[in-house]
Amino acid sequence: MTTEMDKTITTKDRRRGELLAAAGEVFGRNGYNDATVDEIAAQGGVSKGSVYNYFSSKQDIFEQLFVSGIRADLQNLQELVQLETTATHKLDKLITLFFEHAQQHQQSGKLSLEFWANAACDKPDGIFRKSLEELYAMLTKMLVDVLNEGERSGEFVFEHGSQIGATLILALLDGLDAQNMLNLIELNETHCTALKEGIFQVLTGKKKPTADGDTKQVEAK
Amino acid sequence: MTTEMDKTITTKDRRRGELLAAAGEVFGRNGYNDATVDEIAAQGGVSKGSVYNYFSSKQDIFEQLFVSGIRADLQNLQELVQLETTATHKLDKLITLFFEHAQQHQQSGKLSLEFWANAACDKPDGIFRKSLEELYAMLTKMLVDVLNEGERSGEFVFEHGSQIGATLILALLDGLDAQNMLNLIELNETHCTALKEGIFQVLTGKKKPTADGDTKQVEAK
Amino acid sequence: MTTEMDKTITTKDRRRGELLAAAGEVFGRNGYNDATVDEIAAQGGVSKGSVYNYFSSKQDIFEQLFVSGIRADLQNLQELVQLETTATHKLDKLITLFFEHAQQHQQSGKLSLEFWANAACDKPDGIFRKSLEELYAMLTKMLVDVLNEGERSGEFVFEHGSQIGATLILALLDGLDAQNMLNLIELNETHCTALKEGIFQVLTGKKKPTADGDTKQVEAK
Amino acid sequence: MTTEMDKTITTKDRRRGELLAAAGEVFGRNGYNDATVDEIAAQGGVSKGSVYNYFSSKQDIFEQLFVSGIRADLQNLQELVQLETTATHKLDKLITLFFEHAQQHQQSGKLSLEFWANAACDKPDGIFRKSLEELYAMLTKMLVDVLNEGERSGEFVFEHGSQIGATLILALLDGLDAQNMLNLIELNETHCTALKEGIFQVLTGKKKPTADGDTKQVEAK
DNA sequence: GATGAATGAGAGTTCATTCAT
DNA sequence: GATGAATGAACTCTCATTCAT
Repeated sequence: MTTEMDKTITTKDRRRGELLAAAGEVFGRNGYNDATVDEIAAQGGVSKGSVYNYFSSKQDIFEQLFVSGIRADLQNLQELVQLETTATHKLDKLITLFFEHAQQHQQSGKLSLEFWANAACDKPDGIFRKSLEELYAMLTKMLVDVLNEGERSGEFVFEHGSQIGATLILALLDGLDAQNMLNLIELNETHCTALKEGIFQVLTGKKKPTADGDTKQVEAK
Repeated sequence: MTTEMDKTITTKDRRRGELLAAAGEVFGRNGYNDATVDEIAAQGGVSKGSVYNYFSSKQDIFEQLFVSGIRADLQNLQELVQLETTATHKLDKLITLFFEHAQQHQQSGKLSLEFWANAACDKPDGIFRKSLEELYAMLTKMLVDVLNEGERSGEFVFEHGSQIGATLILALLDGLDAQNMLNLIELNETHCTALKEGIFQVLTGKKKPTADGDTKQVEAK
Repeated sequence: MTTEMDKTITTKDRRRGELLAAAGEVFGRNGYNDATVDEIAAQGGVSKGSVYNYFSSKQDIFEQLFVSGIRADLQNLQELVQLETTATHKLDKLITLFFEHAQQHQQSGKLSLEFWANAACDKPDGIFRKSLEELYAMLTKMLVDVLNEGERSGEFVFEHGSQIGATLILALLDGLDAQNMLNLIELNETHCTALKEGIFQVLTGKKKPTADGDTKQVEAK
Repeated sequence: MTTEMDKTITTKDRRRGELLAAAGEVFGRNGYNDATVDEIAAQGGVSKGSVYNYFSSKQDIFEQLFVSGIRADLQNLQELVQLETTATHKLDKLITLFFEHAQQHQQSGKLSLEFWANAACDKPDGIFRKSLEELYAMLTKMLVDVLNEGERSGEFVFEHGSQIGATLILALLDGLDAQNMLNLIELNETHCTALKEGIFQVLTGKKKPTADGDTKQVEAK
């Protein structure tokens, strides 16, 4: 009986996941309001009525999509960053991953904007608001931790506290993400390089984060 | 007759402005999609039909509310920035104004996110998309001009071109704006100070932008 | 006082006539339902509110337009036909005038179709129904009179009674009028000639109505 | 599954047919513009929303009701006419069928007038206009073919070309149809007889189409 | 008498949700 | 569990009509 139970749950969860993926595409394509349950069902290859066997409402789909997506991404991010050994490398990795994510998900990036817009209008204890705050808190914490670690190890030097630093770095990343999602810019390596150089310059007080001989070139200018 | 004419225009424009204000509240409260024309009319104290004497559609209201607002803000920004004499001061002013604006309009900021989300789903030649591109182009141009001016005058030094620089600065400002709109942070002077220090440090290669000779110019104001 | 009265009435009637003409254009252009009182007012060069000083409703305008238009045309038709001396000439004149009218009013012909459609849906004692019946009765009577006159004078010979004959002739004219209004054909002289030939052939039993003695009269014109 | 499929299709088509019938009543009662989707739904015994499961718009209903109806009628007409062997019999049959159709559909005839009125106001490439032109072109072609066939076989003689002849015959039939629809006349056998006599007299140049040699063919039926 | 802003009833249409099969 | 026809509330938008100026 346990086996059957598991199997059922698994099957149901798989279908549920497929529908979430389908919903992600449709929401990303049309936006929350212009996306219809019909279209999501069609994209998922099931009938409209079936959708309601897995989700209680359209809003429910959106929420689950948001929460699960965020959670998964953050989880992944955190694990990869922790593999790095120094604060510099961790921060470097974090930025790199953020960039890659932004580049790859530019298509579905509209979804994020939808999320933000929803969150902005959400009640203070609404699921969007709370999820966003949770997400933001986690990202900030990661950054703060890395910055603090860097300060302790002497890699970084800053005056206004790690909280402010994390906020600014996050703002920079989010802002680029937004511009990319909106097709206002096309993210490329130069952006990434320039971004990192700027951040590390501020954090280290040196022109180039990669130390040594590089400095001379800069000074020579 | 001229007097009557003027009076009529004034009256109509006043009513129009009142409706725009009402719409601003409703859009801000519910978001574009959940806001109904009924509610806007009620908020404005007129009948639903009356709204259509002043605007051709719901979208028209939103556009006039947003686009014209943005245009006016940008116009104002540009004029104030041009009053400054050096690139350093211009950039400083620009950032300061952006900050003040963000702080003051945090309430109606949700509208901006709506606008972004709408733009993201808009057709390539839709009004939202085009407005956003126009807005972004203007801001970028202002920043690029200032950066180039600073480079020519020797105030600024950068490697990746003014375009990239402008993009990053804009991302930083937008990102902060977004966090502020979403109530994730509360913008304060420290943010502003830290932000400027970071930017100028990268642009000048010096630890403090307000140190040495620069100070005099600022003080001279 | 009488003079003032007359003057007032005249002025009001003139304005009313102008508005009817304007309404005729608008109804003809857009059809009854798509025509708006705004447009009629604009076409007439007055404000929307003013229209209601002359007519009690949109429907009222349409009815007056219909009734007055029909009456005037019929009056005119009847007078011109009566000037002719023989039944043959009268019928010829009637057909000719009908043709000219159709050619000239092809533009506003849509109005007639609107009238017909309205009449078709009208209550049995509705103004459209009654007006149409009156119009049809008058036209039929004119034709019947001419046919009878022709039979008495030996010009025409028919078997099925003048009523049937009038009905068929009227059907022919109306059918051509309709095709012309709908832009399905472009009425020209050939139509007119062929039409008359056919009718007179049937009525006289001869191949050409303009042969023999009749010709002289026609040529004499 | 095929059975289920068939069944489903049948069920859906039946419902669709029922709704078309309901729409026919409502349109016939109120005319296209005054008919509301609400009323059609009510007449069909379904909710308003359901109507849109079968038709994409109010206009779609009207088009399907009318265009498909016309097409079917024409198809039928053409087939029946082709069964006849001589041009005389074909034309006779065509007129007879037209008459019968008009007599039977006098009730729903109002719809035709609506259709015409709509077509008159339609854009040049609108569905009404195009449908009407198609319908008219088909009818004209049928008549032209018959007339040409009659001329080749020596049955008919005319001077102004078969195109003109077809136009006039069509006008005659349409005109009678219209008068019948508008309840201005009551179509009966006498109309039909007189009409045919007139047409054949003109086409053959003889007083009676059923006289002499022609009689045999007709009697041969 | 003229004006045109205000009205409000009502139109067509959409779509999330339900439920009988 | 899957289906998709049925629903009905809600939407945006229109426009004939009114009425204060």
